[in-house]
Amino acid sequence: MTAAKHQVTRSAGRRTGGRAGIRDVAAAAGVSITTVSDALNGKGRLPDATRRHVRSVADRLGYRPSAAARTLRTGKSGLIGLTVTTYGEEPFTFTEFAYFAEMARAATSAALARGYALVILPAASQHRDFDVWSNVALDGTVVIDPSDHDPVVTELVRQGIPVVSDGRPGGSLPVTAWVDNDHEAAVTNLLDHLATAGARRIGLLTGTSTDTYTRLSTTAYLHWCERHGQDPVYEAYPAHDPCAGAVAADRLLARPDRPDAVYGLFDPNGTDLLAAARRYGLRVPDDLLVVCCSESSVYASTEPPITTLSLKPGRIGTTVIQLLIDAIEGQSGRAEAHQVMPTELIVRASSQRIGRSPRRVPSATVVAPRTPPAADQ
Amino acid sequence: MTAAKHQVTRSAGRRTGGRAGIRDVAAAAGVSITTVSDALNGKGRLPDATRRHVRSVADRLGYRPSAAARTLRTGKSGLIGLTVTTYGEEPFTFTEFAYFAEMARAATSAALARGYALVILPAASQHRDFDVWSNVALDGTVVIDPSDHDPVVTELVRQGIPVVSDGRPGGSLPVTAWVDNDHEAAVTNLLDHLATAGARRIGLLTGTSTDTYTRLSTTAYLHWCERHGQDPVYEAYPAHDPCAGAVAADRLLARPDRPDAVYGLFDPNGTDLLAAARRYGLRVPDDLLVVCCSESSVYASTEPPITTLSLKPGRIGTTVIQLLIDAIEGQSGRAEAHQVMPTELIVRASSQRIGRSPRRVPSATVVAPRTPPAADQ
DNA sequence: GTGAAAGCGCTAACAG
DNA sequence: CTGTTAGCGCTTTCAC
Repeated sequence: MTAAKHQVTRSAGRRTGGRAGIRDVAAAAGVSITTVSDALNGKGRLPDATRRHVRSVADRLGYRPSAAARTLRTGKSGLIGLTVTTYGEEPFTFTEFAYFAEMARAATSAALARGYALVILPAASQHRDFDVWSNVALDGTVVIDPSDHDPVVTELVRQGIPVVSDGRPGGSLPVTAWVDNDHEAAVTNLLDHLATAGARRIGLLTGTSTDTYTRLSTTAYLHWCERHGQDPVYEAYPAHDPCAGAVAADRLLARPDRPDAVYGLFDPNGTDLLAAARRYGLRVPDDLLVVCCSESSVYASTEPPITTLSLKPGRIGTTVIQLLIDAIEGQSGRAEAHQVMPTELIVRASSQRIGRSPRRVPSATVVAPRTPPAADQ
Repeated sequence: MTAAKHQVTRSAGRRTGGRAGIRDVAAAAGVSITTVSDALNGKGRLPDATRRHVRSVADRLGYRPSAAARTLRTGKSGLIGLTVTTYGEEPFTFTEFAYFAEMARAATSAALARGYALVILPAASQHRDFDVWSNVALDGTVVIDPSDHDPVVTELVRQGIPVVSDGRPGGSLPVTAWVDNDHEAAVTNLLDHLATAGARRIGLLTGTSTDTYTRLSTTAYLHWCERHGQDPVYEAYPAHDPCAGAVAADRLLARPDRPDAVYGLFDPNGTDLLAAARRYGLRVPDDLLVVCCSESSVYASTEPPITTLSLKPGRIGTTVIQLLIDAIEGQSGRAEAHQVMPTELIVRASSQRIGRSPRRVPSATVVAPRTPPAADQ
């Protein structure tokens, strides 16, 4: 019979290099390849006996379905791209280390839970980088801090691949959805906290780049100052330069109109400010209140412990992935979705003039910022 | 003609959803699909004119070759798995945060430079996790800190997929190659440094887990003590628990045989020790010398700045990728390769009793540890 | 219930 | 130098 001949041909001719194919399993189990496919994928309505038999044979042969073939056939790879926009030479920086690490960890975890894996891809600064992007079959992509006219995002969307961004896209980037913190509310809330703690002139350590985070936070600061009749006192520096932060912190405290409280937008600003304060003989929090935006746990045990604003990157990563996979699996025609996530102010000794004690601060006090819509979980 | 009919059939019947296929390009350019393939991949010896023409048509049509099809056909996906063994609930922790982040950054960068992308995959603790692994076509895999009998590694090797590990594999794990630091040399060198700085009794903050890093470092410490006639003074704690480190640091300094110098194996130990020292009124470095293994830059601006041992994760990541891609592209029959990489002791104020100054330590002094073979770059 | 056959989009032999 | 053809290994109608 033709069938038999076919099987023989395949078995004899397997150049698969030792790895068993679906045909080998079918032959060994004495069924057709359709049955094998159905049995292994839980499709069709086969008798349980057949299903078990096929599975045991497949196991015995050490059969692994070919991901490439499955992808080609079904059009889904189970792969999600992850990229972060950079402002430098490297294909991607991990400025805000802890933020990225935690965001990526949560995203990876959430993706895996739904059967997807993340592929780390470069921000397409170089033309060469495009090659890698089109060499991998992506079901969707996560972009962290997309730049206003990201060519990769544009291209992906054109191809009909869903893109969800961490950080609201500037310009008219056509992302499928985005997730972001309510940066204005967070900064406003934080400045109120400092004012309550007795700050009269609050300074800001900000960045020179034009990304949304920096822009929104700075604007919120300026508005707050305006509303409270305070002259803005700030220093801006290139956030990707590790040394520039220390210099900027120093400059801020060297000013004639030296602030009595400072908020630093970037992770290392806390230690930078502490070091600068020591150089000027300023005691924290007695002479200077300090707060910075950070996900790092080192600020729990600095001297003194420093109050931090957490953007809750884990929650963001999880949400981004949920939105993305929903878009991948659902009908992609839905309206543009976005979700604004709450932040968390972790109050420690550096921003409290009263009740300062040499003991450890009991445990992180959490002040929920006044967050508007927010969402599930 | 058959050809013409074929083309018409395809054009009419493209269910590709708007995306152009290689046939569309061929039709539009008036050549065969082979010519298109060759023109785009720089194969064959076509006239430059044809090549350019085909390329321009492809561009105009927005043609993107299907990665899935290419992978199926060629057997190479351009994808490399990245996984880190964990000791907890999460599919992967980023203990030693900065270490992992930097290692991954360098590895990603090195891979991209050679046209590969990294896929983040879970340590296979759960059975469910196996699914994801076999759902992605991998050309090779990087494993960080492989556990002694990692089932995923075993399975991959069985399938003939190259695996390179960061950290020498314990047991008889059959990895293709590995890269590691010379931990014994690093620790020995570091202890010598402390002794030279005047330490009489050096304590160790170590971990309870049995991974190679912890084991080798601890052993080196014990041997050093033996050689120098010092009683070992150490506390071990579960390294993945963020609070346990602070407690262990405290316990170490509370001992009756309190050490006058401490080396902490894990990243947060520096701040933990500093905090504990403050609680006991110990001045660093006057009463206590402190060193920890860390990649974090915060230790440059703590008070005082802390001497750290850097494992140079960037170099390790790069090397791991080079070895892996060489194995993927070369004939895989080569002998098991391994490479031992140097570490770097960054000496700061916390380990120097003389010359202590309120100024910043000029700049990181680098002491090359006595490293044996080492290698290229 | 089970099997045969038709491709997914591409690359690599091999003809012309 | 260019075109035709045969699959890569799988899923999926559609007959039986």
